[in-house]
Amino acid sequence: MVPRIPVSVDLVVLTVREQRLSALVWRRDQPPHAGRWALSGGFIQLDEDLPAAAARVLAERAGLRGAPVHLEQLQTYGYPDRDPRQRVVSVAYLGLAPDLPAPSEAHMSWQGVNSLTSMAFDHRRILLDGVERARSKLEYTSLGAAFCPPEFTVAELRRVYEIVWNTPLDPRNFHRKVTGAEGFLVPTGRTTTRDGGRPARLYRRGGAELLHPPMLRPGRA
Amino acid sequence: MVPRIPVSVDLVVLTVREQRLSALVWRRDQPPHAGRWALSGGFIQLDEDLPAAAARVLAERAGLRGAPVHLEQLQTYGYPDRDPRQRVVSVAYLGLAPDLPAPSEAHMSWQGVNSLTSMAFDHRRILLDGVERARSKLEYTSLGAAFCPPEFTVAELRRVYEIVWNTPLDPRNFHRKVTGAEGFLVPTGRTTTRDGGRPARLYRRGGAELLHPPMLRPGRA
DNA sequence: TGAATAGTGTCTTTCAGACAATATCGG
DNA sequence: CCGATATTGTCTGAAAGACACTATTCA
Repeated sequence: MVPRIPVSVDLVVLTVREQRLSALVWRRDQPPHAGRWALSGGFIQLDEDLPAAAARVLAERAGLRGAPVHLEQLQTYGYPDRDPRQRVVSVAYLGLAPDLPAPSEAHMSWQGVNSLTSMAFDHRRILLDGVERARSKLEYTSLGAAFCPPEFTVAELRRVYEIVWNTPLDPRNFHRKVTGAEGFLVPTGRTTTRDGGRPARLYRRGGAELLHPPMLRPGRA
Repeated sequence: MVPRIPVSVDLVVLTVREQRLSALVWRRDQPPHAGRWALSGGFIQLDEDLPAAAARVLAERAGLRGAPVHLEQLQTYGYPDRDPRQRVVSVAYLGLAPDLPAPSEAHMSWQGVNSLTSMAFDHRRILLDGVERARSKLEYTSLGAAFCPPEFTVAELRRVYEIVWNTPLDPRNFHRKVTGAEGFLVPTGRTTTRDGGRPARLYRRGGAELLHPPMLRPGRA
């Protein structure tokens, strides 16, 4: 009577490393789509909440147990032939991670999103939807800091924006905007010279989730 | 091995009528939650795409066959005990409709969202998520016109914004903003006096999806 | 003519964009 | 001191907020 369908969770985990926006993927060695890159995913269990399933996949399949990854639901993909073996409905989650040590799962790797042109199933579409979500969230939330280590400089945060948006930003205007935004950055009182030059103040993420007014991407008039 | 789960589509269909933001609901007469308001929904069929299932539910269950309703995926709800009878994963869709004639399904009705305090299952949460999505989309897209008839005046569009946002807007500044936005409104050349006073120009929706720069809700500093 | 609503214009403030100038480190 | 990067400041233009004024209908 009521069709029952396997429901999976697929993760678009993004990070900024080596001057590239990169996604956590693995290379399939079995058909279908053997040899193509795939997002990590897994079927949800009968007694498992969706966010719990996403966290479990992140830990068990993606190899990022305990890592400070911001996870949010992205979108659900369900057209009937997206997996040729059987119908699967996939709830995609977007994860934003700082530049982490290599994942504990040996088959996982970080790949620049621009190089991921050939992916299994509809994972390319899901990945691009996740990238666009991340790009737009940087405009009106403080989630850019999710790509940074616990303590970071304004310049490091700016480089995150520049790489995710793929556009240069004026360092002085960016500094004014993020330090002026209520609750975005909390100064730690410490400084670092890891980027050379004059010591830069270190900040932690503030409590504010929203950036108001937003910082719009340049060149979209 | 792989758990199979019934997947449903639930619709948050919103409209602006009688000076209220209203949702399309029906009153349950069977347990569980007998007597409470519920969103219209239905299980997806094995060969059915998710948008197709949403359109089918809109036509068959909600009684809005052929109506000009903007449908977009909202979010997926899947915690295990959201339906006490069996586990169901629900993909919620948000629908934005103009003030339509009464739905053909007799048991459906429009209810102001503020009066829907007691709903079945987690439908109150889903409804509120849909309302918030609609509120924020009015900021940066031209979707406000989805609440209007095919031809409408600037004042009618403004009243949509005022009711959805529940805040008064300055008529002159609003007029400047929406008529100045590239591709938002297309003048038809005709006018109407249905609101009294000086004849107002009639517009149709333009092709632009995005409103740039966005029109932010007042009072969220 | 007057009430009602539509539409235009003006002033002010906020804020982004462009860019000069100063500050503070390592070497 | 010099090169590098951080931080502050200044000027300008775009656009929002507040509000005066004119335009065009119907009764």
